[in-house]
Amino acid sequence: MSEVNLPKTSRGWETLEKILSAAEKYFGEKGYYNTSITDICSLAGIAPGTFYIYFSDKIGVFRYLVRNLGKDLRKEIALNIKNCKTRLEAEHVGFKTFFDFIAEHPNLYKIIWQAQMVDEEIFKEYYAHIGERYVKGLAEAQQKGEVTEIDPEVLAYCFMGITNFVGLRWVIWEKAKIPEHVLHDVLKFIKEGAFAKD
Amino acid sequence: MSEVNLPKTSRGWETLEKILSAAEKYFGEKGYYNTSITDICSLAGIAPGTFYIYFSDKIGVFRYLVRNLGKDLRKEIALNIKNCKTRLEAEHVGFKTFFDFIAEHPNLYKIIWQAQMVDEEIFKEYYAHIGERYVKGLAEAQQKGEVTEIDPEVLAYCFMGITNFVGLRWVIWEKAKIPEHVLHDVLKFIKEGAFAKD
Amino acid sequence: MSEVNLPKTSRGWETLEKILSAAEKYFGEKGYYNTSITDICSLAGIAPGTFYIYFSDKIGVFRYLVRNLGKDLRKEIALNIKNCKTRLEAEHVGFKTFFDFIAEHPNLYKIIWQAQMVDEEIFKEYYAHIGERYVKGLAEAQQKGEVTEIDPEVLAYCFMGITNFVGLRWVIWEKAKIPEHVLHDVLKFIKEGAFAKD
Amino acid sequence: MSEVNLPKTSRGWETLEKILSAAEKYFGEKGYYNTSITDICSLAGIAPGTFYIYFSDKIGVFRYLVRNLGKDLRKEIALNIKNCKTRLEAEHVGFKTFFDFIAEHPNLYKIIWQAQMVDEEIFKEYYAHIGERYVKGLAEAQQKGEVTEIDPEVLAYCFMGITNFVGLRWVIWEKAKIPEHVLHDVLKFIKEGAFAKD
DNA sequence: CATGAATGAGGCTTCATTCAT
DNA sequence: GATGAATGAAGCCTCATTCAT
Repeated sequence: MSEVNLPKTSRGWETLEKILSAAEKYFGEKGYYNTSITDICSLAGIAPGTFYIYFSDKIGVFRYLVRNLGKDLRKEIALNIKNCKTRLEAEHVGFKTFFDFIAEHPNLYKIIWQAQMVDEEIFKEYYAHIGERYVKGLAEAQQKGEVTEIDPEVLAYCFMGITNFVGLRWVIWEKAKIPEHVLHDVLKFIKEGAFAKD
Repeated sequence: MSEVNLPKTSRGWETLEKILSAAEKYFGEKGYYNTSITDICSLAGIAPGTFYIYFSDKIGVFRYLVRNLGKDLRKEIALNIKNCKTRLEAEHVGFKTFFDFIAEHPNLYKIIWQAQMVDEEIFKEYYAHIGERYVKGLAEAQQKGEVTEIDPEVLAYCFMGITNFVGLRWVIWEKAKIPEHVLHDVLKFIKEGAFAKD
Repeated sequence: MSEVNLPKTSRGWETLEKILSAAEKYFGEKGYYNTSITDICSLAGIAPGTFYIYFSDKIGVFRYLVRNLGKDLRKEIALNIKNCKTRLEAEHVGFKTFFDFIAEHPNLYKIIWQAQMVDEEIFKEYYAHIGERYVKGLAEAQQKGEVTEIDPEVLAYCFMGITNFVGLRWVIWEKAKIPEHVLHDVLKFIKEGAFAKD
Repeated sequence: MSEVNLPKTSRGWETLEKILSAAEKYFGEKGYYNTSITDICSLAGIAPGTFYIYFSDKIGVFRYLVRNLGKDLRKEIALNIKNCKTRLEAEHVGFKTFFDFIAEHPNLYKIIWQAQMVDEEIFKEYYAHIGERYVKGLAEAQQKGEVTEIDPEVLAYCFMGITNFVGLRWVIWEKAKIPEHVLHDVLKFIKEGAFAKD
């Protein structure tokens, strides 16, 4: 069922932790297919056999990483958004949280990106989860009249596309935190659109 | 210099064509790393050695595909946009062209996506080319007062993000042409934004 | 650093030993380039992958063999020479040791010979090591007045050339131990030269 | 019978010449096994198919080169030696001719060296031819009392060993003409030996 | 829990050689 | 004579996975 075999001793937990951080690093930096179990084990300081105590598969670690990354990110966003008064404010905070998150975990960002080719199922699952919440939040805001008449799912995918590509361009490629003016312009855009009223 | 060794006979051209379409199909469907040269050669109906007459590398075909796909797509968009009166109309046509293109060549869409992990250089090159044109077009429109005061590069990456994610959701995943209402909503969004004026 | 990955278990040591003797046999008999890893592994009774646990390269075994052969031979000669009273006696013993060594390990002789084309670096290293010792020994003998006024390095290469070619002709080609009269004539030659005094 | 298919037109002779010099260069510089027919053809400026008009085999060129090199070298030595008064003078001239020859054709020197592993037959043939002449010359000199009582064949292989190793050390490795003092010391050695009379 | 040697299928690539033009 | 595309066997090497200790 689960892709991970949870340890029963504290020593085991340490080992698992080492595997995960080695995998995260290499999958992100070199890519899933250019990373061997041996690579991961070397960095984790364990023997190849040990790996299979925790995961039955190479893809097991990958899935585990994607699932947990999804959870962590969603949790963090939900937490930060909680006290926002308006939906626009929520988007502001949500976008910022996302950009900060990938600035701190660029490898996780790249792992998600790879998921489409490594394991399409988990990739869809990831975006389905994110999308679902997003849609719900936007639909509510729409009912309050905060958001205009646009299919919330379309909007959700627009927002995800924007954050992903802007994050790619200014956070991942520049290896930096999101510049203030970029965040500002993005928010201006989603608020007012890009075209002058005549 | 170039990654392809151009043939000198018509038989050679046919062979090259067969390699390219086999590679496009498998790279898109199974992914670069799950496609072997043997797979490509079998489908192309050639011997393994023949492949290396045209490309020096497995990655050679991949690059060739990305570069040419980029060219084709840019050409098609440029052509269709040419006669647009306003920038908004141009975006409409551009978005539609993009969605139609990936509906017709879903494999090429997936090839680009993979490029980030297969060959980061070519991936950046691809988006740099697209982005450059985009920025230029938007900047001009801005000077005419058609587009509001937003850094054109930010806007360009927003638009690319939107088309990519919306395309992923409704074209690639649904294996369909873009639904009319989705395109409509996307355009409404980029025109007016998503938030109600107070 | 080292070209071999030393095993940590006794089973590992056995495997390494099997690889080495298979490689020595085939490299000598068929030549480096006519020997495949598969050949070596078959003879050693291991799977192809196992080879790469110990050596990272096909050339790795080759280098290892050359280096160790060099060491063994030098050690043996040094040992046998130790108690010689005169330099001439030392040469006698040294020549004999060399001829006996290659009679017993004809494959190693051929391995060295190949090194010039397989890996020039290691080939030079081999002769540099041998030559260095040789020169030192000859220079000392010269100071004692045992050896005439000839650049010791020239002499060293003359001696190495003689042993190699005579060894080739009467040991390797004849697949035999060096005939007594040949050894005798060689020694007479290096002692007195070949030309009559007038 | 013969390994070469001699051309009938002058254009053909030019092509053959181009093949030979390309092969000589690469076989010498990169080694027989690291040189492909394609390499040779590229350098010769011909198509792969053309190669097989002249030689039926890759090894064909190699043999041709060794045989002709042998002939040329023997001819040159014989010519230069002809007018020598004494055998010692003949050796002097012969050694010098050999060193000059390999200084000018280092690739040919390396080709011979390789022959032992590439084609043992031709290698033996080469040294048999050289040796035979050498033995004859030395035997005659012995009968005249110029050369001391040593098996001429042993002496011949000693001389060949000396020239080969000294040539390797000071001509091939140093990429230079033989230094005067080296030649001088070598001759002194073969004349008087290396050990002091008591 | 952990180890690390062993496996062997399979991937990428080379290259001597052929043959239709 | 010359061309150059095509062949396909074979070589080197990788790597996920197993298992005896």
